[in-house]
Amino acid sequence: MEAELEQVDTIDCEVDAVDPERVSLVLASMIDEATTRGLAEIFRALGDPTRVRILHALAATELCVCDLAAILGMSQSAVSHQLRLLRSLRLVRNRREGRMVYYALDDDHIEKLMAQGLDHVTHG
Amino acid sequence: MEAELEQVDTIDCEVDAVDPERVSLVLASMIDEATTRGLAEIFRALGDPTRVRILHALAATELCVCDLAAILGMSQSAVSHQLRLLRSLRLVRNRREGRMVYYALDDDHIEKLMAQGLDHVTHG
DNA sequence: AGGATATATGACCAATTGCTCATATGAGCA
DNA sequence: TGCTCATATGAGCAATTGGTCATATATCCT
Repeated sequence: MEAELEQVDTIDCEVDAVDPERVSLVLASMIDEATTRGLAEIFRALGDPTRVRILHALAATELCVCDLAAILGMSQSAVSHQLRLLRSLRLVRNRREGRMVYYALDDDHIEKLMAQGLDHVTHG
Repeated sequence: MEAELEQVDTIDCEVDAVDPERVSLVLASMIDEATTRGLAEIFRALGDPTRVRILHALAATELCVCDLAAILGMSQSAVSHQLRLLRSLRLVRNRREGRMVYYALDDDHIEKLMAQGLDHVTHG
């Protein structure tokens, strides 16, 4: 048997890894779980057509829920639910003015993210 | 009745909109449906912890499915399923070498998107 | 060819999602 | 106070998702 001569990159995959050195190197560079979840959370918020449209609309100007619903052609309730999600992630902020509540992007970071994503979609 | 004196911004919300001018302005700037869906699709792909970790790992180096599974501590099947999704969106590319298939980021755009998202999570 | 191994994929299932519908909250006004 | 309107929210439901398990495919080796 010449099994002992086997190289690092031919080790059984199901037990160890093909390239343990590379694996441990990558493992060391991995981000922690909380950051991973936070990152996924933000992207998931952007990962729905309705919310993309909401954020894109708010990138143009501040809007009340009612106008947002009109723009999207959706029910006020549906829009409100989505706004709650976006609010909980601090992607949008709201300000009350009488009976109306105006929403706006909380941060121009999101606008940049959207622009970058758009760049990937169109020019990619 | 003095209903005819009502201003543009006090029009009934349920029928028209509060500020029709603003609404039509925003409507004009809205992106088309295909682009919206494409954008949401990309972000949704980034909107899952497992896929975030996969992409982050691949940002460090090219990896075979087996090593990726070892790094993530997940089954080969689960990883393969996710890789298929990422492949279908052209976020990763693969190259076969013997029995193994190596995956890498298809584009450095994604890395930039991730970095920008990370920025928002940590410094936001 | 036949066995072993790396990856891909289909079927299935529990959990999550995005909406609708009904209703609650909160502000303006008679 | 009582009515109306803008928004928020809970319950419920169909559709989607992310995993497991079993199995198919592809490559290497003898």
